Amino acid sequence: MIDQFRKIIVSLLKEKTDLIEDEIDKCIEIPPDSKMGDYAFPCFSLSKTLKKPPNKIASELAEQISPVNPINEIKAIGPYLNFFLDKKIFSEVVLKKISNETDLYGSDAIGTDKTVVIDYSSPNIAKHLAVHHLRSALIGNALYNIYKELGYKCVGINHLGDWGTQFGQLIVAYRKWGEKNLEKYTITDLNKLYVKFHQEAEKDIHLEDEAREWFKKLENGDGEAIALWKRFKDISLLEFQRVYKMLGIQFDAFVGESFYNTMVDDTVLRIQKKGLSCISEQALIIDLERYNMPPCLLRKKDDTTLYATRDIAAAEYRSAEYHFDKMIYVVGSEQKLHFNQVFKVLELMGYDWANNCVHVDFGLMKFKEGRMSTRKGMVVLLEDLLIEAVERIKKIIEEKNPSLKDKEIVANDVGIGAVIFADLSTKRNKDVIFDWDTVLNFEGETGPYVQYTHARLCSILRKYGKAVTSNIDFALLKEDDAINLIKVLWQYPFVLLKSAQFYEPSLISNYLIDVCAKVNKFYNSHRVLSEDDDLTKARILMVNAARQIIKNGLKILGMHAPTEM
RNA sequence: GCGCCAGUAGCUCAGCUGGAUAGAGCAUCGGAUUUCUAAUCCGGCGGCCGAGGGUUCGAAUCCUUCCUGGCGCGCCA
Repeated sequence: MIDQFRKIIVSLLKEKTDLIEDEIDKCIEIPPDSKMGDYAFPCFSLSKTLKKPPNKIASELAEQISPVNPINEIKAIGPYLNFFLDKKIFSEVVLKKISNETDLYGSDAIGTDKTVVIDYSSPNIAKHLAVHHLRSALIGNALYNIYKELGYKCVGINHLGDWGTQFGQLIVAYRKWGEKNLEKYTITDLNKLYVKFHQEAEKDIHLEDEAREWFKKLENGDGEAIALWKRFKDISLLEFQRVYKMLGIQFDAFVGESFYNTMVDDTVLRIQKKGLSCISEQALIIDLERYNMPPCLLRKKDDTTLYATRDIAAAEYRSAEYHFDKMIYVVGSEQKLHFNQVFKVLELMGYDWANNCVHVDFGLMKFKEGRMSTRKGMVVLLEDLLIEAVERIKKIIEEKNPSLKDKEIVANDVGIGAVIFADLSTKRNKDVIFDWDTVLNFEGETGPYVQYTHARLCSILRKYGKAVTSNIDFALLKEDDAINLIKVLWQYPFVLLKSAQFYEPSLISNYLIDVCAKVNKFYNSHRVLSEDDDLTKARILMVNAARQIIKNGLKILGMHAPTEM
């Protein structure tokens, strides 16, 4: 989507300068204070070619360019040429567009006929989902929604960590110390075995070898190994699905690493035929020294495959299966090198689509005391956090709005939403310290704040009780508080585009805070419902537009927007 | 040692594809509710934007050196 107001300014400037449209468009900015105008064109860059001071250029341009509808004033302020929109026309364009497009406001067609594969969440099976698994799942889910909104066909893949030496470890632990009634096992039981293995392995170095042997059996299709592994996987999936359901996260495919087991031999063979690999210290590797990277390991000395091998095979498979235009891996930044290696190998294999693979990395979540570790039991289970969030919200509802109907549903929406919003509101590449009171803070720049604002707007509309009309006198929306709100509403589609461009959902959560701050400012100083019918109608239209944007934005983040709370 | 990421108010962060006086929230102090939900709003306090050097008309933003913290660097994922 293009900003039609911006476009008009570009065309006006194009007539009076020698610059091309793109250059002008890049320069145009939104002034820090709306008193200075709605759009501004800095004249510094022109001063070189024109050999005149920028202030002079600005004032000359201001004289030369006469304002045309919807611009009603062009004024030089220092070295800037500032454009003032006709507020009436601006409000009309914005509010009518939102009013017409409703749930589709913000959507775009740039992704039509393009496919994006998004690999997110991708936890290891046989371990609980813990809070540090949140980030990949939530960022991935949000990116899925963002790209879908922009017209892309999205394929969400949960690339389960269901293969690897760790399952050899688990099988060993189960056979040595496990209760034999596998039907009754939960993830907690598997987790205990996993922890036990690592405790014992510190005392007995042979255990690791034994585990590697069992993994080899697994890769070779040994009956007992496969049966155990399959059961471990079923137990895990059952519990994962429960938590995903709580979070409202879905996938198009649950395809784990094991799925590619039958393909890796072929993949490795082709790599070898291309002469990309060599043997080093008994392992099969691809030397990447030329590219300033450590080697990529394909096969261990016992011939079994590694994570990278399976990722390469998986990428090939996905390319053939989905013909993607872009493939996004939402995986922690500690795996940056791994993905750089994998992408480089794909490129060396001759795949031009290797350039369309992106590692969307994010910072580590840890405790004040240090790293989270399943092995050491240093985790907060995701499910526990979600339950606690909902419980705390229930208490607040009893305090503030005890007569609320559907308390359970609202508490769920708000509690889970608070956790989602908290996670998505900082830029993804920052490390985060997990702290109960931070995640479960419900005041200020939080999910509940956004949802609360939405609920209040809904409340006004309920009280109004009549149909919203866009047949209003737009001149009545004249207060700065109103105009500032409408201006920020106009930005939503561009924020969405930017969040896709940078793979950054936090742009949307921060934007929503901005919208809510402006809504609340208006709300606190102006009445919406009043004796003045025309004014009420006008403000209702604006309120409804703000409500719509908050709802659309929350949906992108994977949150519900309760109409009452 | 090498590589990647981060360092902005007491705390958590936004601003970083160079632009007008560095913005929020939390905390703290004070104020706003006979009227649309006070999970809100308004005001006060609070900053050598990690340090130095450079590029530029202009640097929190770009380059460079250094400091601090996190992560990664061959048989885990």
